[in-house]
Amino acid sequence: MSILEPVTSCAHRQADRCNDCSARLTSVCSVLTPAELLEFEEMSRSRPFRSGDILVSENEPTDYLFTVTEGMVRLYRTLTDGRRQIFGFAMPGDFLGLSLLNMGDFTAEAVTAGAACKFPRADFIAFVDANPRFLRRLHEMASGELRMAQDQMVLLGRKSAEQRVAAFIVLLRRRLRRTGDTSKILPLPMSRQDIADYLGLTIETVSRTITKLCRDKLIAVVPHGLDLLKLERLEALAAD
Amino acid sequence: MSILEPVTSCAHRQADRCNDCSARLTSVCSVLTPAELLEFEEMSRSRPFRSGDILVSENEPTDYLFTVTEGMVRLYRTLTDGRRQIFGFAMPGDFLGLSLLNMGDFTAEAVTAGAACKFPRADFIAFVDANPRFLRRLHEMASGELRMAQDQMVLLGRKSAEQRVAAFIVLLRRRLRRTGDTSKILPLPMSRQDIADYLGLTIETVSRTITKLCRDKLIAVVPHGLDLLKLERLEALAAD
DNA sequence: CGTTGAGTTGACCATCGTCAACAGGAGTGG
DNA sequence: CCACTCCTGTTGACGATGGTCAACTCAACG
Repeated sequence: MSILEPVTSCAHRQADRCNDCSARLTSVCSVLTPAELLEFEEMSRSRPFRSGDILVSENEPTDYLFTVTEGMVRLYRTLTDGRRQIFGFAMPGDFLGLSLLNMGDFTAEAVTAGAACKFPRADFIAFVDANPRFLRRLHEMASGELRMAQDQMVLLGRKSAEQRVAAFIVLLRRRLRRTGDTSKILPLPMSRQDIADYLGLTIETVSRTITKLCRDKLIAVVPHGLDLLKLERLEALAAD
Repeated sequence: MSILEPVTSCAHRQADRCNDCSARLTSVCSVLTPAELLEFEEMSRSRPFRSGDILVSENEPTDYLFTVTEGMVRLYRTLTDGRRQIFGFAMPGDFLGLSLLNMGDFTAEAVTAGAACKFPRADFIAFVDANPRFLRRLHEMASGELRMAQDQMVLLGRKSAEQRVAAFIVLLRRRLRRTGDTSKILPLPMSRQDIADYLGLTIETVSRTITKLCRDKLIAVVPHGLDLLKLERLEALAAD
């Protein structure tokens, strides 16, 4: 349950300055002027995390907000009997705490090692209130989330297992492209259980469906990833 | 597909002034001062609608935003083969167009007769940019929508038919309470098909599930509504 | 009083979930 | 370096939940 404690021996150099931040251009910070960025820097603190670390826990309101700058984080809620629904996977540039209030609606747990930029909520809200353009940006990001949530509702409510898995692959690919991944192989850092809990399926159904897509030569399974052999057909499957 | 054309013989008197608007206190307008409200009034126009009217159509971007002031509106997206997923039912005080941009992501279609307050988008955005407090309110409403969307993802991804129907009943009741309905009977203005498309089920499953809840004496079906006999047990079912 | 469309019910079936066995890779300790 | 364990993922057999198709009821409306 380590809450973003600094790792003593950190392999890679973390960005102390917002200017060096690899997520700056896709994150909420993208609209800030250099002067504003300096002010912004004052209240933020970059923290590495390891796989499994909990950034935010459901039912435990926290007074920090986060921007993921590296790695991947799963966002989910758990039912009393242990069933879990993952809302999405946060990646570099994604913001945790769009609602500003009510942190603790969901759990944010690291899928991979990575880093997040951490803000005290009070400071962040003060900054928002002083910078309406920044609030507009925050609102745009929330609108984007809302749109993605609607896509996910269509998927969960009306799509077959095969359509869900295809949609997942296509979406993940598109998101990784945005953050600079251009490789032919799609990495799959999350477990089958994660994929199942994201798609409203079971681990077995996900596995069988991936096997079927392999048999049909749409994809090939490689270690920790997928080779997308027929992306067009995957996209057609995912579309609806 | 009449887009909110005024009905010539309108049974009820519609509010021309924001002050008379029954939805004012729950809507986005609730944070406006009397002076701001006057300015706001300038750009808005209340329009009645009849059951079946389309306010916004998917894939047809519109330059108007709406606040529902009376009646009920279903929000949905349709897949190419006709399958439909309803995201929610908009009721008095609810705002259509939170994203400010991208109107046309979904269809908004009247379930009942009612009225909506209509804004030209450009004017609305100008007002937003001039009133940061108003933008904060808009953002709060978007956050609320996001939270509800997450609840709905949990429902669609992880709940049984019986839990879904119970959750629907409990949620509808809570929402109607907020808008002033205090009757013992829960009105159900939408069709079984609407409920099915909201819950990711079929019309037959909804019907059978309601029948089962009746057999178990949790509810009783009355014309155009439900009598909630054991609300506590419904809430327990809905919870998770 | 007939027509229409919504809702209910039944019979049957498909998809996906459950339970269980098994395979293979990573890490551990001898 | 190899055996052992553990964990994740795959596969198979079976079953349950919910979908499909069809018949029927009933209220609304002309």
